[in-house]
Amino acid sequence: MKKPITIHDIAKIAGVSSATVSRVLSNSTYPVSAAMKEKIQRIAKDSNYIPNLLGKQLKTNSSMTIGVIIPSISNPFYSSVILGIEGIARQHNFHVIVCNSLHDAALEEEYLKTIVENQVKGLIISSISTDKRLLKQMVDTGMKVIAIDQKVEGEGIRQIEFDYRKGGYLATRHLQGKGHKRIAYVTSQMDRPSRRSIYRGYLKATEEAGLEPVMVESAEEDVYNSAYEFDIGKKLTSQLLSSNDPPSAIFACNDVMAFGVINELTERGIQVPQDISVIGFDGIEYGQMIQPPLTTVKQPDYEMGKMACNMLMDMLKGGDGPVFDIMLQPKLLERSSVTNAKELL
Amino acid sequence: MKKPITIHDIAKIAGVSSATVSRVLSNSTYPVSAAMKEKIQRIAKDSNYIPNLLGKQLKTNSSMTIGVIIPSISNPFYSSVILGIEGIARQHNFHVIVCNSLHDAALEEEYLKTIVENQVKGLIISSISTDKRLLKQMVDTGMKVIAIDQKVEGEGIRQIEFDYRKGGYLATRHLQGKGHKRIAYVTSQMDRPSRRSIYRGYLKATEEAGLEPVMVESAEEDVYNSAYEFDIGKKLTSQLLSSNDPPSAIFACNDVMAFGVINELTERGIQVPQDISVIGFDGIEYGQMIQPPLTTVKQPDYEMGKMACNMLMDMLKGGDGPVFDIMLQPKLLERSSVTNAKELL
DNA sequence: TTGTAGGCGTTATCAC
DNA sequence: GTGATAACGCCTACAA
Repeated sequence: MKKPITIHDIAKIAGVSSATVSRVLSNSTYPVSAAMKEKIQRIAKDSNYIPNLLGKQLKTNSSMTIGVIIPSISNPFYSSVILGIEGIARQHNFHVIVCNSLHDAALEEEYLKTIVENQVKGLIISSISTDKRLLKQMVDTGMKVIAIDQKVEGEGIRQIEFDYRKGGYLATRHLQGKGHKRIAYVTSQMDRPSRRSIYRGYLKATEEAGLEPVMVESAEEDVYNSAYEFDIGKKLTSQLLSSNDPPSAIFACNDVMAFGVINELTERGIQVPQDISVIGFDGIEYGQMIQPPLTTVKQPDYEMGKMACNMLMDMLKGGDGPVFDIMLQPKLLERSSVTNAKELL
Repeated sequence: MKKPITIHDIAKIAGVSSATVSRVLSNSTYPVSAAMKEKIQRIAKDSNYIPNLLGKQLKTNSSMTIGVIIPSISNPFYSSVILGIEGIARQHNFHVIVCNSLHDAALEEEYLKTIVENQVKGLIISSISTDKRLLKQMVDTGMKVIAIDQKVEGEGIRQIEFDYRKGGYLATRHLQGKGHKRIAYVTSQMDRPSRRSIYRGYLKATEEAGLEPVMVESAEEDVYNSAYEFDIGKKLTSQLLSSNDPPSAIFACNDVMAFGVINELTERGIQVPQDISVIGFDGIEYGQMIQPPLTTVKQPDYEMGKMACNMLMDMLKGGDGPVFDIMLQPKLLERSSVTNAKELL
């Protein structure tokens, strides 16, 4: 448990000043004689020298860390996003602090503070809080921020959004294209913009087709746990079925909820898609593993993470390239949980 | 983008020395007059003071960060572990750097180095590398290490293991208890101790019952992607079915692979569990969402994360309590993918 | 109760 | 090419 070796120790061994050692070991462009350079590098290697990044960061007021705040890593959508972020970060020798806000605004704020205290200069966030003051204050003091998934209005905050509204529209149109007239939309609490957008897309398609919207929303607080979403899907489905005019197709606001819908239907002996069609939203990998494989709207999660991190790296490097936001487009993943409406069969 | 305010700035405003400010703002036990204390706190608040943890850490050679290295966050087992870790860490005002080794030993080593460079003093790791030299060297220089899931032999490294062997034994015995005689074990590459242990448990139960083991192992390299594991499950199943003596029950080395097994069987018109029973391993939440709900062996993932982090916090605080390793016990989660063998029906 | 001064490990600015 | 030296923001003997 001996004290770790520093550039001063190496300087002493090499018989030079620590300045020279620093110049060699930090790959500075400063001129150092080839012989000296080699000697120092050898000593560093032999003595298992490990630089203390704290010293460097304190001095240079920079950091090779970025922060990521997302609702929960247990959601496969976000874990894909993170994998995308981490891959790009690593290429730039950055590492990532992941924070799960667990859908708790207070926790999100706590994490924001931690990130600032640790001198992190870049942040990618899917914010669930409605109070963006702290975030904006951070931007004012130099923090580079990319908002993904959930839009954050504000000067200096770049957006990588997903076109939820169009996704909702697309899914509904797909169902309509299969002849469905009575299409229900089941959703967890619409407390976040993304969910409201999907609903707006659904409404638009429904209105355009001159159909009547059927929406059931969970009254329960969101806890971001997949088993929980699954249960909501089941509950909302049984609620839907107890009406005297049940739908021929159900559109769920995310894939896990769609799993719940399918599960409930199957347990009641209602066949999917022969009796009722089901469409999800997100495009997580598990969708292809269930029976029937889930038709859904795919969000490019992994790519979103990569884009966000690339954009952040540019900002951190002070790139003066063009400034732009990104609106990712939805894609329909047609599998087997949707079929033609009975009238057409 | 003005320079952030420091304790010196506050000292100047308050008309005291920075030492006094430090004593107040770091909640030191050092005596400071109540009036002064309050004044300093007010100034700090009014000026939105945010401490620079780098300075503190550099001075005290401590850090409020722990590192976590796991194969991949896209595996729900590990994302649960991380959620458990993060919860405890937060209680102690620690934060977490998550690193996905993606089943790549070189990457794991790279992350280990980064962690040391950043003066992180505590690490929780599910190591996939066979070369533990760097890890041990880190322990020698003071790093506190908890190995979870995958055992790491070595002085000073605490273990929180899962009894994979017993889990494998339990699953096999459960199948036997339902009258199954020809039980196949399908597994991805047995390159990690955990998988070999499950297999040993399977073998033990098989031998004890005087039955013949049937094992198919994937020849393909592991890529830690759930879609991939799913495909392996499908492939190995079709391989199994092409033999002239197919099994009446299939035991998969993890739940996602079991999904693949069930999917392949279902696609071929073989009913689960009526024709062939299937049992998984891990107990991820998605297991209850498929049809039929998957019978499996549950690993206490979230709890494992909590225990690991609690243990690490104790070590970091220099606790001199008893030193111990933990062996978590498996639990059978009986759902609907296993039924009695045909002979018994 | 408060202040002074030195140092944590590194880099940057001057000199030489 | 190389070396002193002064920061970076904070904590902590020690002194007052």
